[in-house]
Amino acid sequence: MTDNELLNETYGYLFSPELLNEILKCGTIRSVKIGDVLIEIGNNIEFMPLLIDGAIKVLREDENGDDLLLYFLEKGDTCAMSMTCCMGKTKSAIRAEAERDSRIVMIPVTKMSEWISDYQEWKAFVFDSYSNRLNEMIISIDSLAFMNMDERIHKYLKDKVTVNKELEIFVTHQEIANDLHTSRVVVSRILKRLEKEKRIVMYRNKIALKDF
DNA sequence: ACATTAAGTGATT
DNA sequence: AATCACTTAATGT
Repeated sequence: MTDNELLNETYGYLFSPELLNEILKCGTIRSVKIGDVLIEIGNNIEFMPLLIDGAIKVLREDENGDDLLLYFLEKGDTCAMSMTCCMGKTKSAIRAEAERDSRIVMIPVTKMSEWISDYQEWKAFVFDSYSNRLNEMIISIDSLAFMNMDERIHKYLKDKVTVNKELEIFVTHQEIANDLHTSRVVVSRILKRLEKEKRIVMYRNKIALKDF
């Protein structure tokens, strides 16, 4: 699909033709491959990304460089961090990494605020995205505070399947452990149990979900 | 055949 | 649930 078609398919029902035109005119398309880092912690953000294809994972990092997965962004989503950064000139507190090959429209910050006064649907979109991100954040706080590791892994697998649109996910136990900020051994044991319960089948570098 | 990396397991805290 | 120490299995060179 062309970038234009993707933009229309993703945002056509939300934005007026005039705004879509503006986006096309001012935005630049960025294609990223799986694993590419889009935003690093501490970066100043000059662009607001609109995701038109693929999926992005958003991570927090501690002083030792250990990660914690916050949430996934899908087609039609945008990054709340970049919105606050655009307006307030703060540095990014998160890292954004391509979960799959993705395409993104990069909107210059100047347009971001300009459009808020010019297009009411843009304003609505920005506020809406903001509230969605906040909501995701609360969900991830909940899972940290109230869910045990079993449930967290279960949620992780479910989310991963959703964003990748595949019942087979390609991860190592170590990668899951990194995302959830736990140890590989713990992940392996819990997955082993899920396999015995016939809810997943494990392979090397791959997990197939059965009963989710 | 050998080295490397992923995953499995018992024991300890 | 985390860590250690070790084993086994799969994969790359």
